[in-house]
Amino acid sequence: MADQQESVLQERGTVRAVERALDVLLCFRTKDELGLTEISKMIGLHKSTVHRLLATLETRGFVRREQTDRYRIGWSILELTSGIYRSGDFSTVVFPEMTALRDRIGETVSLYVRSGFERIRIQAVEGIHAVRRVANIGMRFPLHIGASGKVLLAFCSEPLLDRMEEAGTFPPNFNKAEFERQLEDIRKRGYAVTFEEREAGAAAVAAPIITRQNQVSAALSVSGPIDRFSEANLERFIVACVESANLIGKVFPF
Amino acid sequence: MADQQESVLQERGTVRAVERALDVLLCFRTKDELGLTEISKMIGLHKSTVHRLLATLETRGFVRREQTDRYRIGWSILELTSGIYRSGDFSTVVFPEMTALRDRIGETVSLYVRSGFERIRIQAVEGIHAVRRVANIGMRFPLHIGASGKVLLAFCSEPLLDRMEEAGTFPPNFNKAEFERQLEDIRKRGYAVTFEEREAGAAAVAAPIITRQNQVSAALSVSGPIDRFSEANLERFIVACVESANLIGKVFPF
DNA sequence: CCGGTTGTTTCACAGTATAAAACACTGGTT
DNA sequence: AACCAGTGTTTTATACTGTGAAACAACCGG
Repeated sequence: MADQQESVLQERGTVRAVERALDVLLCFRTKDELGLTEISKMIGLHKSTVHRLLATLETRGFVRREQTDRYRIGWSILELTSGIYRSGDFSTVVFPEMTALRDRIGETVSLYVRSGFERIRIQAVEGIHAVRRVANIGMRFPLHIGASGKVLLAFCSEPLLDRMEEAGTFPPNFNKAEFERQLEDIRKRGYAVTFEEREAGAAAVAAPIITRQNQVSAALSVSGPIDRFSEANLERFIVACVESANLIGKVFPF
Repeated sequence: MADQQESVLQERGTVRAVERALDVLLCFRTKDELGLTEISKMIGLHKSTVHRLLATLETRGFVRREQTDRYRIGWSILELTSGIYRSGDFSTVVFPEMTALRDRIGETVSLYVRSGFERIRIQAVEGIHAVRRVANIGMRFPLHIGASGKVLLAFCSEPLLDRMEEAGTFPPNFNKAEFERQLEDIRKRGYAVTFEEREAGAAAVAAPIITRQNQVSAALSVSGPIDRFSEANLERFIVACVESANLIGKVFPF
């Protein structure tokens, strides 16, 4: 036994059928309505397999369909999200403080956490000038682009930068030495400022959220159109952002 | 083949390992931090199985853990929720209209959909007097209690009431004939009003959201402390709620 | 009426998830 | 200190169960 081929163990102690089902679910972050064959092409599985997985996901409410032939994310997902925010002081402290910061400076306030080589916006309060009302909560962004990404990277305890390089996360023209200098600067100052990095015409200030265990598990950012980030405003934004980040860090549940 | 025992086919064409993994996930709607054995007791599976499922969920970011030994819902869930709201006119029409309604009347506005024998609050805008800032989005409630539940039940195309009775959803003292009279009344009026049904001291008004396909797929409700639901206010609430529900129905994506 | 789509069902086979048991580690109790 | 009752983790043989090819059904536009 334990043949020469080792019988294709995937990684280690993980259930393949479940992985595939989760991959099916993750397809819905790109589009919110998908067909069976569409999904099977996306993840390279045979239709019948995907069909069975979808049927299973449907029994637990993770997937639903109004009209036959079109699948959508189900309501069970919502039930689970509510759990994220319910936890600890999130609703009593974190969200109110973010709102207060927004009211003080008028710009959009966002909260990011790191997940692998990316960051995820887990909460946001739109600026008073914003047109859109619902923030893109849950959206992923690169870790090496944008103020809050750099903060998360700068204050990360592990040598993440090296691992990202190995994994080929960076573009060919990426200057690692220069980037490390930037991170060192951010560590020294205690915050990051970026202009038009992630998005043209936009600027951002970000500060680390330092938990009671002295770990940086999140970043708080203030972002908006570059023309409102004048030198005078910038100073105000930095002070306010760092202050709020410190306050949130005292109760941050993660 | 096809032994007398039929080899315990679960239901039909569904993957057991995946069902179990999803059940593990659903455990997190009760508590937001769980231990391994805690989960294994909740769903009656052996520790090693749950451990493997959790490991699998972790690879895809559906579960995470800060400190060893404590599991939490992962960030992938957030990515999927954002998809729900991104869809169609949700962010451009539904949410703004709910906010406008709240601004007009000051009370909490909620949006519910039916899922099985329950209803789920899929969006909410807190009333101006509310203390809590983050609504319990994703929370489930009974279908036969509360104004929006009754609306969903009254305008449901299938004979849901009978099926719920068969399934034993109702308490022993439930008066079905009387309940059907109430539903008939709601159908006739086009809205529902309840006092202290789901919660003591609270009242609610709810109206059906009728889609372009002439189906009731959701209910819009206005709720608040019973003392603000005086006769004069009630009339205003009803008119405003029905009006907003009609408007939302014109674009409702589900 | 056909070829190109869908989504659904079936079925034999082998691969794979399973649970029991042994293991390692922690924190509290005697 | 030794103990015990909890954790989470790893390993293993066995048989259950997920797999994908192929056949099926239903739809659409040409």
